[in-house]
Amino acid sequence: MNDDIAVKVYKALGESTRLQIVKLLAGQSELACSEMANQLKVPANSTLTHHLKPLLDCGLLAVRREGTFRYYSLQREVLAQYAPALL
Amino acid sequence: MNDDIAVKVYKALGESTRLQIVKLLAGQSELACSEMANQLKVPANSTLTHHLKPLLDCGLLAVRREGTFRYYSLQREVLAQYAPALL
DNA sequence: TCGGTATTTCTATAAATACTGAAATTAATT
DNA sequence: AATTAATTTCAGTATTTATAGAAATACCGA
Repeated sequence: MNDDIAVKVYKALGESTRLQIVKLLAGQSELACSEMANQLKVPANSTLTHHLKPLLDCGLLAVRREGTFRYYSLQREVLAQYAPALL
Repeated sequence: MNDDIAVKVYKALGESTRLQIVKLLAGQSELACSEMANQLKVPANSTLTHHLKPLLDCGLLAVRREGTFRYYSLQREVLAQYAPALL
């Protein structure tokens, strides 16, 4: 277990908007930024992008581009390792 | 799963000194503040007390008094629920 | 009760994180 | 090339969190 990564993962999960993002993605295969914004009732703006960054940086999310969209998906193995209760 | 508690737990784990405290306590039954300070090489006790607070507040630690000492112990069931990898 | 030890609270400062409007980027469409 | 849409980056402010010295509190033994 790499402590630096663990700290990053738990820091990423320790904020309510980001925890909601993870739980939302646990129930679907992938979501674009605007779709997340709808479901989370967060204005579809830079705040969401800011929250996605730590989730991406710690390996909890992956992103795929398709046209102007970016689809985010959960890296379930990573979540399973650090916080299986969220799956 | 209560999201507010989960956020508190993960926030508490998402800082390196606090993660070290948890891992230290995972290997022992209980430790006093001064013993932790030695093992973690944290200079000021007040910093340690400050870090113990979120760990206590989210239910990850319990404390027992004995004379001038306070012995902290891990609440393993709570950790098992949210972050079993740390046990 | 006095002195010593363990720990916490107070206080201040520094550093990190969160939020958001506006501008910039990127790609599809016409 | 111009238009439109999705998303990110920039820039500034606000809020939260971390650190640590000094003072305060709590307890024990003499």
